[in-house]
Amino acid sequence: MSVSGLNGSGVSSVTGQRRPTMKEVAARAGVALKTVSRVVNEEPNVSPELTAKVQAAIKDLNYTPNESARMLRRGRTGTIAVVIRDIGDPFFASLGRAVELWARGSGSVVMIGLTDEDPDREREVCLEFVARRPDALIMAPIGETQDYLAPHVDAGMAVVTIDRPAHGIEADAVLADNAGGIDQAIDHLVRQGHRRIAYLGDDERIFTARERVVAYRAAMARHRIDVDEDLVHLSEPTTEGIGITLSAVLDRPEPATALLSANNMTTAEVLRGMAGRRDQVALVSFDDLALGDLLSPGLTAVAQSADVMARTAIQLMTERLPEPHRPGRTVRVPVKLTIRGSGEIPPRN
Amino acid sequence: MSVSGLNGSGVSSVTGQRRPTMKEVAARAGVALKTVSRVVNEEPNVSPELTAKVQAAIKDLNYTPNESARMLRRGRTGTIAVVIRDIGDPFFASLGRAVELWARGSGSVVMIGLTDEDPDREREVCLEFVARRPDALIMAPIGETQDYLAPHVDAGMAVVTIDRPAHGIEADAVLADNAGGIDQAIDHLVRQGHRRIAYLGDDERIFTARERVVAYRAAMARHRIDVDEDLVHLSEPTTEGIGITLSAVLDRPEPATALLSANNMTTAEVLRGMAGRRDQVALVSFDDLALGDLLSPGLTAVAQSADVMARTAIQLMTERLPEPHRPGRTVRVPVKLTIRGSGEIPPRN
DNA sequence: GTAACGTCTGTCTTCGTTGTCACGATAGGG
DNA sequence: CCCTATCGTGACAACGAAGACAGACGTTAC
Repeated sequence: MSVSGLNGSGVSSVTGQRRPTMKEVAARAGVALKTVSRVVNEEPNVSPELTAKVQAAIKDLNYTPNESARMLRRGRTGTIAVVIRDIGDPFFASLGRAVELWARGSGSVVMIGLTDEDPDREREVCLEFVARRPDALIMAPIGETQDYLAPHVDAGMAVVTIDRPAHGIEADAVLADNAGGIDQAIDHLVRQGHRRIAYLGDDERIFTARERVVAYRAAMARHRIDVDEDLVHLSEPTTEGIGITLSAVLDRPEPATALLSANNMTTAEVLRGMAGRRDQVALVSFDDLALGDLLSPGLTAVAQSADVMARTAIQLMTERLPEPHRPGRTVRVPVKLTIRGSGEIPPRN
Repeated sequence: MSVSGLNGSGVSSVTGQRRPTMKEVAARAGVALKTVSRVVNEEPNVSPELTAKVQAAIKDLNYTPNESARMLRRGRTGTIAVVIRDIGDPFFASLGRAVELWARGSGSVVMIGLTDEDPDREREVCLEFVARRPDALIMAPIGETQDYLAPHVDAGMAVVTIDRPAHGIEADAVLADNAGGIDQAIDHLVRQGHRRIAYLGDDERIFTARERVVAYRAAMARHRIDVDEDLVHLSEPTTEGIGITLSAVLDRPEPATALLSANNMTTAEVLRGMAGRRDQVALVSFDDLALGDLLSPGLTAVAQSADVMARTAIQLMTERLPEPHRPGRTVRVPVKLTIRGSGEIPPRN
């Protein structure tokens, strides 16, 4: 790594320490503080001449309003807080992108906090955020309760959760149709003749993981297939863990002929772990991967539309903003099975 | 999509409108306002009894400090602004993650703004952000100049750029070793016997795109290979655009035998466009893809370590924070060629 | 001629918090 | 026993901007 001192063509003005305030703008324009405020906020009843003078002064001094002061006085902060697992996760990246897009359109700003799926961090981050008094909070909750947010919800902060519901507060929720997606996946695999379908899911503390494994059992029952408990593995998706799980379900007397991977991180690790034998075992993933179409065989996946869910969340948020105390709503967003090859491999025996 | 009114087990307290203030905490604890402030900020010289009383009152009222007021009074906001192209881009996602991690450790909060590679948006977002008076701004600049940030840099805001340098302000920069990476890629391809190496890069307005295409020409010259201008394509990576480019360089009398794709978005589209003939043309990508190892053939790529670059940026930022007026530094981060198959396909003729 | 109105501008107060300083109480030194 | 140093506490102003309100002016209506 090399370090050099040279830098661009940068020349900044003389080292001033303080930023100009409205007062200074007013002095320079020869008007009252309040008149500057009116110009900045585009309030009516300011003569064109004064407006011009003020704008000139603003430009001369390079004045930018101090949002902290404005927030304090007005109560509204124009800030949206987003608390999610990880922005590297394409699902949450889409959410972040959608929220940011909306925020720019409405003159707001987005704070992002990551939980890494740890309830304590979730709490920390949320408390750090609410101290900033965001107008709304969009989150994928983990902890058992979010009641520590109650005073802020009471005070008018709009909370919308995505992927999972909140507890202990009045909030809207946008959830995927987990049961429907698992049904589609199992139906699809059974249609190919599979009966030994292994289920690889996330830790049961996670809401979606619970909903999905319940749906798996229900779907199997519907097809009158007994669930072999040795084929059901629920744990946090790590490379090693999935490796062990894979050999447990595949390297055995009666191996699984198909895998249902119940979230995208698990799917990525399953793909790594099955590098050599992708064409021997069927795989359907709940939640798609960014490059799922480029793999061979392509990844058959139940895709949840992050965009639709994000837009729904924003919709709910904007509706909640003007009437923060309305009862919470839950919206289920449908999912769609995308067939690309990996789920159409027939049973081997 | 189904909507239901039922929601969790949520019961929030009676609809209060305002959040409690320090004043109310003080009243409840029977102490002066300032004493509460001292307890909240863990200042010394408060007797244990009063501390306990105050903490009890804080808990009773569910008091959370108003950060806007605190910021206004203290000048520091404990906020880091991050302005990048897109959080969906794994490179920038890593950056965001690293910054967020540091922020949590230091009690700060991260604002994220996306530019979508549009200079006007960059300016808008930055101005929106600096109104919030962040302590530091980490960005991947696009516009020709960032001089609109000058008053804030003068006032002590630390600016660190990543991927590209800033202009018009004193800032630190973390850049990839673009020339070195292109050299490695070309050397590697030439070693396999390729001479007709097409170069697919991003729009030349982007700094890295310029550095890389210059390096491509230099590397070709070093190997005494004349650059066929029909094999050099610079444009924003869209699915259609890359499709056209691919047929231009491959479906011709003397087709390219190897492709050098100069950024990850172009690479993703190249992979899509070459779906059928991945094994016929060599491909080296500048910048890796998340699942590059899962493809077949695997993606040979010059990987820039987003983590190292992000950590370097944070390092520079923390060093700049205490002395904001020091001269700007530029750090070049090395890149590494990862061989996985796609770059080792020999020329066809 | 003046009362009533609308437009434009300015003064003063307020938002919730922290820095400054002064106060009373207690303790220590002469 | 008084004078100072120290500790704990509180009163007050200040941060930068917006809201409430009032005053000055020109216009119109009676």
